[in-house]
Amino acid sequence: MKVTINDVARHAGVSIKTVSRVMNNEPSVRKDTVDKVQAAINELQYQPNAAARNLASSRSFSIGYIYDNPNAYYVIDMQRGLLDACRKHGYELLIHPTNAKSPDIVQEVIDLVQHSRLAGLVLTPPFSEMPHIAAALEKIGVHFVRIISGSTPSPKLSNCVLVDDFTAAFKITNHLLELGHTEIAFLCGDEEHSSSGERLAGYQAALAKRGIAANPKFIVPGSYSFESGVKGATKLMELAKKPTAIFACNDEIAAGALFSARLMNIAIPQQLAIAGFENSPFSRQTWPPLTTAHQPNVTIAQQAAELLFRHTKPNASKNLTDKQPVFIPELLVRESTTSNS
Amino acid sequence: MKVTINDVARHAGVSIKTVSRVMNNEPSVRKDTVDKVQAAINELQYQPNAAARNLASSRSFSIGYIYDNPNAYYVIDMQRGLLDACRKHGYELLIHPTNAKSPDIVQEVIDLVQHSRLAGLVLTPPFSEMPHIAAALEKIGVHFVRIISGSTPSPKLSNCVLVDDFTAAFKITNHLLELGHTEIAFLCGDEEHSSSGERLAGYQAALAKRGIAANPKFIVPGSYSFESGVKGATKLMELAKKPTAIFACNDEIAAGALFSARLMNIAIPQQLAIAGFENSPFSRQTWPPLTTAHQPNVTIAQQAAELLFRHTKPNASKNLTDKQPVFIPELLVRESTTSNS
DNA sequence: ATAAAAATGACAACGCTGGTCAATAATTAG
DNA sequence: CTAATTATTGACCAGCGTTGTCATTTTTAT
Repeated sequence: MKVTINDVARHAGVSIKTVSRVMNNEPSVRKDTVDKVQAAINELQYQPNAAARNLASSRSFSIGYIYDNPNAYYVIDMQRGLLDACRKHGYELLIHPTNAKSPDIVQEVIDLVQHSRLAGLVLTPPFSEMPHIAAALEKIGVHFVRIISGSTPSPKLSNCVLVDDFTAAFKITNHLLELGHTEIAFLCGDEEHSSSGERLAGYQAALAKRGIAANPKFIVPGSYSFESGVKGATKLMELAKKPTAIFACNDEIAAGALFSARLMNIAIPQQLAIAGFENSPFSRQTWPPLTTAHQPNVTIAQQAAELLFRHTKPNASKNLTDKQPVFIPELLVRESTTSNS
Repeated sequence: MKVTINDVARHAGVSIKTVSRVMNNEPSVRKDTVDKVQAAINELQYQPNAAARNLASSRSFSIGYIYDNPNAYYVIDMQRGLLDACRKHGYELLIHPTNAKSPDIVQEVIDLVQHSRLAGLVLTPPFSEMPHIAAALEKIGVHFVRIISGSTPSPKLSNCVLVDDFTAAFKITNHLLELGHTEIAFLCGDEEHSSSGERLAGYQAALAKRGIAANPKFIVPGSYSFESGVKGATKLMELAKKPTAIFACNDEIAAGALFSARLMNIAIPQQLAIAGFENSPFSRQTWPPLTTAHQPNVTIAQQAAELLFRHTKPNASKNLTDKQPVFIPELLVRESTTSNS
């Protein structure tokens, strides 16, 4: 029933130690012995006892994902990507939703790492953008990877996966400009998330490039929620000088804006074009479907985990491209900005 | 830095073994020694090493949650509830999204249990309704808890948390009836989920009680998705004899129906009342907000985990009420059925 | 005071890894 | 082709931090 390393050794005709060497892909094991052992492992369906490994090596085979994000779609996608990578590398994923604003959040994270003896941690906004968290993690010597907004890799950000919100927002704004819009409004997300700032900057840059002065009234503060989109759009459409297009910081906000527009009997996209960001299911559940930027969350999460494993796994082949991944969300044009007739 | 059971023992002036006994709340430890040990544990902030415990006792301190559900909100809520209970009892949660229709799903589940050495498993639909999964789990002797649709506890369902969809659906339908509607349509969810059938039955029972013959055209098959709601409502409103109310099998479907109605310029709730089910964020992000039945997913998940722990923990106090929890989602009246003016 | 019961402790596992060193095999140099 | 060198493997031991078993001590009841 229970297959131990002993059984594998006997079956492969090698010593326990050699099996162990193979399991930990240590150097100086001949290729054919590796194969022989692998064959035995497969044949016996050997599953190393994680507890014993953990105990003996004081290495752990689980990573944690800490988050505080009301966007269920985002979280689910992240989990999927992380799990994919974990399964591939034989790691386990421990999820830890929590409140980022809790006063003793740093201690909480440290406790988590120590209690569950995590090999590493994946952080998404807002945690990935909290310097004291990063500092604390470095202090206790845990590997971690952050998923953050940014476009230019740098040594300082060596443990980051970058999502180039700036460029993607630039592209979306440009798309609206190319459709002839000049009165383009921007619905912000939460200030605490740098993604909102980056997307705003991209929007402003695109306008600036065309020599269009940004109308300050067109930049509406808000948060990453449907309600915020409803409110923001309503406010915009009550202006004397209304925008002809709205770029919302994410799909949820855009969906809110869309809804608000329908209530006011504003034709989309004829009277008002609306674009979102993220390509979440929201963007497909509206009518018309939302133009958006596809943010490949599952892939981003996979890469983040891969990056983490590169550090946690001692003998992994380091000859992989060790450069930081940068994701640029792709423009996805749908009917909320262009009528397809 | 690292506090072991040894430190606690020394600090409390007892043997390692006694500390171990306290940790596992074994009987036959004198009360004052327990206190002494507890004090030492608290003082030193001792965290038992899960790996060592696991290895020595071949008991595990993690449970798994297996699911295949496109409803991100539902999954997130479930995770939250399970995690709450896990934290309380010192367990860890391993999530395992997968494809329920995969041909070797049973083997996959067994592998998961054996590889991760799970103490138990929580299943939600559709897994909780697959007899061969339950059979396989029983065969390998893993504890598991199922969350299923049902109203009457029975010994056969001893490891189940029941959600009384029937009664809740009855209440919703009744609410519509009390508003004077007699032409009430029903938008089904996926056939594979028994919840859809139960809700349909509740709907039919409520109609029958009033002596209203159900119009077969008013029962529209579908799936738990926004699109299904759009299609279903459209189909209904194209009938010669239109319904005056729609009861959708969940909020997502209802949101679709609502959207479809808006497109057709049908006033909600004046011309058409719409009710959903679940009280997911969907039900609050529509306008008007949806009348629905509040399904307390977080609590349901907590209870499920508690039920599981009652079986996995050997020395837990069994004098807790061991009866099966039954949840009856509560009617939540909002503006999609009654104009608040 | 003595038997029985309750509480505690000593010590060997649990399955694996890390280290050290010896034994063997493969490779290279001469 | 042989000796010297190097690469690979194995044997063995000592943990890792707990729990299980069983012997021992303490307490309680008679």
